[in-house]
Amino acid sequence: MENNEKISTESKILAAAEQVFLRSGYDGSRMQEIADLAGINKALLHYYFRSKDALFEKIFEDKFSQFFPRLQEELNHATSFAEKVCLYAELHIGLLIKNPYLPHFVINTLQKNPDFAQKIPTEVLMQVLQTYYTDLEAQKVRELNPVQFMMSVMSMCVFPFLSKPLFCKAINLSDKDFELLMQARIEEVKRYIKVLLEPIG
Amino acid sequence: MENNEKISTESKILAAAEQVFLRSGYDGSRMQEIADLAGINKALLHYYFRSKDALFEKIFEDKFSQFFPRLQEELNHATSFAEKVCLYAELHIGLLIKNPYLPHFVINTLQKNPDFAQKIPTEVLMQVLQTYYTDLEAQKVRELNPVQFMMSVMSMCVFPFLSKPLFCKAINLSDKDFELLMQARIEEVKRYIKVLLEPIG
DNA sequence: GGCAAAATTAACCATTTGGTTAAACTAATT
DNA sequence: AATTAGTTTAACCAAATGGTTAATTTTGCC
Repeated sequence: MENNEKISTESKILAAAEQVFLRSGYDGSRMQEIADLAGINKALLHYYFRSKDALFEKIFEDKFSQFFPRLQEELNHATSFAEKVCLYAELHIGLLIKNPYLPHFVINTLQKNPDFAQKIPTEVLMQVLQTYYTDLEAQKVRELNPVQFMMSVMSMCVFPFLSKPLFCKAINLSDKDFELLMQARIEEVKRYIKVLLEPIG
Repeated sequence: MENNEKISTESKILAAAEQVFLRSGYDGSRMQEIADLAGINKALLHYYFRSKDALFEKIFEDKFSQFFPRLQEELNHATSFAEKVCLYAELHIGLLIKNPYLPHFVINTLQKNPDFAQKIPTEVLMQVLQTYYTDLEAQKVRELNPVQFMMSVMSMCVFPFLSKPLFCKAINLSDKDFELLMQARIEEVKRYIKVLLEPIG
């Protein structure tokens, strides 16, 4: 009944590095800290991954090679713009509830090194925007600025996770309260989307 | 006609420290970098402000001792909840256009050291929320969850500045384009607020 | 068992970095 | 001019940190 699977050193390093880098960012992370968390010698980090830079890059790329392709595929299940945006909100908030440090990690990295933006596949956004114009012609949506609109929806999904420390203090919420608020937020954002997109008349 | 005002060393340090800390955060900033930017010897930093910690704390506190009291006062000019929220959006986005690094600075600092949240006066938020309930009784607003609503409005105001590097790359915007988008965003957010709050009937 | 290759470690190194010290310079005071 | 207090600097220090090396242990293979 016991689990004797041996965990490879490489995956132990990756798990530890992910945890440390996501919490503390590049500058705030120490190689020693990662080694300790992985339960290995610091030199092994350099044996498997050449440098701190290389290890960081690996973690960064891994985090996006998983989610974005799946998001893109899932969004194909929705046909109209409104449906696509709703589904996007649901999937994105769902991901962030499981990975609450992700937004800060991305923002932080891109602020220091904007070149990393190229590692994030953002074509999905363009594709969703495209559906707006077809829907508009078919008069299935109210006329609005779709760029501003998408920016708003993304903001509503992501920002709460970034402002959690401040927000929880301001209105006195526990961690559990916050997670429940985020669960409820999925429906909240969807409701907003529907109100804002519904065709007039 | 020339300006011979001597700029005090202390204010030169503060200006330099603000610039460096806001761009790079605590971990990413070097005391030497601040000294260079201020055009002085590094030891002078410690002569005027004891340590990196002390200097950082000073900068952090200064940034909020200006804006929040003024915001609170300005918001008194608005009476209804809808007006207050609209004015808040206008003032906040206006501030951020002038201080685009501020959101990242705050988020970054609070992620690493949540205790700093106590240095940010958040009572304004509670006061605005209070107006919602009085307006609801007078049937001047649609019934909704005001916490989620405020979270959405704040998100729409702040998040674009955080995601600028990614967003500009995704839809291929220049810095100037982005600033124009943010200018237009004030009216955009106001429009959303009105649509979402307008009483039914 | 013996051996070579891979994995792992302890000890070390060079650089960076926040911080200190003692000396030098400046400006006001007498 | 001499004295003194405040300001500024060059040189230095200790700790932290990313990275390396050479030796040791483990593993797979004959």
